[in-house]
Amino acid sequence: MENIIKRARKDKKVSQDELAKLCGVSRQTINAIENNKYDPSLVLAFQLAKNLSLTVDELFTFNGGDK
Amino acid sequence: MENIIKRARKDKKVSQDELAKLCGVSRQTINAIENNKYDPSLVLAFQLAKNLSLTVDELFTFNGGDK
DNA sequence: ACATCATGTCAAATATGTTTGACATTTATA
DNA sequence: TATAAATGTCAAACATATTTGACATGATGT
Repeated sequence: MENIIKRARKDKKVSQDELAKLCGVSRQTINAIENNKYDPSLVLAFQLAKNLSLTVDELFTFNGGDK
Repeated sequence: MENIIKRARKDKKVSQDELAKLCGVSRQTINAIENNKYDPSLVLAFQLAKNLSLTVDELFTFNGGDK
């Protein structure tokens, strides 16, 4: 699973901390997801998409396989 | 978080068990998600969408709030 | 009535996602 | 160069998702 959160976030000129607050999660969570430590929950994926003005399908790309 | 899995699955005429196998999860997982016991992981959401010929954004609707 | 398939549900175990607090490093900017 | 802001990372605790095995119910067809 890939995501373009870092790019979309920088386009919007918000910090990880600001995006975290907008999504109601911790800064570490945003950081971990941007650096592919793990995938967000579905709810968080929707909140990220919403706060970055994108759809979930635009923000994430699922590479058929398993990860 | 709402989903139209049950409807989309019936349109495709597949059982919970068949959909579960297509997605690589257990039948109970499909059943629980259809009945809103919990939300799927992001990966599973993408697999469900793929196997039901829909996008994640079509299959799930996020109601702003938290759930 | 019987057999079969599909669905709903439970509990316990395991896996994955998230939080908090802390500290190091890098990147700005005064 | 010094200081603050932003990012990367770790460990331990906690929350949520998923599995397995089991059993009950509902629907279908024979």
